Amino acid sequence: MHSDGTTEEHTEAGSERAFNVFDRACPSRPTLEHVTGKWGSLTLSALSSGTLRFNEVRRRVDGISEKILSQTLRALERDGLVHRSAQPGNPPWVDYTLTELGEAIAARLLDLIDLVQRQMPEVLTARNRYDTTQDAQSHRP
Amino acid sequence: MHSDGTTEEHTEAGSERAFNVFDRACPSRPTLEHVTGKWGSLTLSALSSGTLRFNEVRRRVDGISEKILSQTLRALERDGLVHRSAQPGNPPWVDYTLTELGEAIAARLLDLIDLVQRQMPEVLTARNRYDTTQDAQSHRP
DNA sequence: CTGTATCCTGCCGGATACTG
DNA sequence: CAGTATCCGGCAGGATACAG
Repeated sequence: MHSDGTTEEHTEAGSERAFNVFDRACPSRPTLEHVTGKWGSLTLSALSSGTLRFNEVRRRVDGISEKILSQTLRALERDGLVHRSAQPGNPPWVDYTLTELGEAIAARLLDLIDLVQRQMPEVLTARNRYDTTQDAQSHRP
Repeated sequence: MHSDGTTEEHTEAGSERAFNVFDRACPSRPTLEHVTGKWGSLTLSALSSGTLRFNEVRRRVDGISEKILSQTLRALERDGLVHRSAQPGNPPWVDYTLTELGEAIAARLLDLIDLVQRQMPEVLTARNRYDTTQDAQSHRP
């Protein structure tokens, strides 16, 4: 048991091995979190319909605050999923568009979201079943 | 200005309309968050390879704590995505398996994760470009 | 309109210890 | 092995005000 394979450290030196998100040190983890995060997923999905301005996104993603939307868009732009183009002037006008990579990811996201939405009745049923079952077992004091 | 169309409230009365996750009050939001969340997505993906025991999941999803794994599994079980079967005895033996719905969702998730991992080089390049650009513009005081 | 800055709170989630 | 219980620090993120 001198080697359990959990600590491979040759992460530099031209290693083109596949990124493994299951490794806690993998750089793909942050990106996956931006993509799948509470707001990132909805923001990307909203933009999949085409170019939108800041407040248009804000209106589509119900409940997001200015601050969080700003953060989210910046993270996505930094990861190369969203393109931001600002033409200076008055009033300010800033467009957000998905990059090609962003579109590919958003497509998967939409697929996932669509599935979840369609199966919500089943989910709600499962929840009720779970709750009643658990309530029956744990008689609360 | 008496009506801007943002508040439609006919959400009861036999409405079988699609759940809309963009609405902040939609019950699909929590479920989507369980699915796409930091740990939920990895847990579902880990289970897509087949039945696993608690600590087997734990080992696969590098970095997750017992507490969080427990929470995550319970949330997914409640939503009907994971099935938990415990045969009593000593030592305890508990199996976690994806339900059919869980498998469908995990498949989408794996697809998404695979894409993200494959495009990580592009993401890292974009990040470098973004960082250098921003650093050049914001001379910090 | 498009954001940044600031304050503040809740809860996420890590560490640890313990039970069956 | 499979969890639950408890403590607690950090930060996500909401509200608000303000700047360009």
